[in-house]
Amino acid sequence: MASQRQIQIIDTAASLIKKNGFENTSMRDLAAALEIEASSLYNHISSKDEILKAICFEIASEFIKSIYEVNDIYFDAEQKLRMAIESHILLLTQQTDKAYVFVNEWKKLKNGDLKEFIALRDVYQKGFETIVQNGEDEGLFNEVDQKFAVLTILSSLNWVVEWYSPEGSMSAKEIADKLTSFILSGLKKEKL
Amino acid sequence: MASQRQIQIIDTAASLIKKNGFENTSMRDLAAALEIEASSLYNHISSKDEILKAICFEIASEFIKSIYEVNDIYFDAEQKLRMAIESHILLLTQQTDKAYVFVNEWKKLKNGDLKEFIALRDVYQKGFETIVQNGEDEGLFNEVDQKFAVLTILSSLNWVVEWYSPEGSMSAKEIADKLTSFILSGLKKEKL
DNA sequence: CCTACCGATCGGTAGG
DNA sequence: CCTACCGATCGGTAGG
Repeated sequence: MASQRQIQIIDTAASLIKKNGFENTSMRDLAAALEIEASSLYNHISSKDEILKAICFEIASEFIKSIYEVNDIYFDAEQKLRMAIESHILLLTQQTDKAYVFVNEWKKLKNGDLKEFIALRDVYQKGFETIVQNGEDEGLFNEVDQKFAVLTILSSLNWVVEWYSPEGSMSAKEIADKLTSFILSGLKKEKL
Repeated sequence: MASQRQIQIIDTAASLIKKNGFENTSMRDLAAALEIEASSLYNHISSKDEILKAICFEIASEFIKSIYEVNDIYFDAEQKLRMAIESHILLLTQQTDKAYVFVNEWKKLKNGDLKEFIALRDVYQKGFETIVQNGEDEGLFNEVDQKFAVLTILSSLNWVVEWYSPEGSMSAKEIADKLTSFILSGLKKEKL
């Protein structure tokens, strides 16, 4: 279980890592932000790598929870896709620091952690692939390379972490709506 | 002008940086790959930052060249978009190492280099925005937030550097075609 | 949570 | 292109 202090350390680390990257955030930087000495951090966390792991896996598990919910609750593929995108964007925009780290720094996870992370990511992607498959089965979506389609979709969703700000002009819901309509219909006007 | 040795250093660095990231590629690693001592590198390049700069700016200038060509040669917005995407993917897939570094490590450019890079990137994005604008003017594309649309498009294109391999089953042209049709028409079947 | 400290590694320079 | 080396910084530990 995570103590209050652990949570505070992880949160502060996420903010610093977003700003400067994982390697360019030293334990001394993190300690300074918390107004303690670097060595004191080790009473709460065992290593720098542990921090990255905590951030990436927290976000990963929230993503997985949300895709399961969507696939459980809704029946229609278009609605499922709409809700999956909305949940995804909501998570990215509510956890701006951690989600940024999740998207951009997961490659720096070490050995076993990295493998475990990739496995979780694959589970999430499979959740999206199911939706695309449903859409095809329903005759609603074009037949496409599902894996290719899902990864293209997710890359455009994840790009949101690069620019989203709570002070910006678009709400999470608006962003999700725009992305959904783009993903469903593309740029082209429907032929009349 | 770049000497043969400089080119070799940059190429080798791009390959190592793709594999391990910029911070995790030391000048000693690079020197070892070239079978010389780290200090010898400094006879050819002035600093580690200089290497990253060379890679990012080489790719940036090729992108800009290609978007200008596309906007010059073609007239129809759909064709322009198709060719812009094809050129983009061709570049990513022909320069796999440097393009990967361009996409993933540009944030580690320092001060002035970073600003200059962002300016170049903005020029490129404007080139794509022009195409989307053309498409709207021609009544071919939906009216959209152009900047938002272009960044969404580019994020899905750039994701290709994460997985493309020359030994893979898809050619650059096939990848470009799939992405183009997705970007133009989305997942949904056209209404009859 | 701190003081004091370690070994390792880094980018880079001097001088040849 | 190499030998020899520098100062800085890193993640982390010992011991209290």
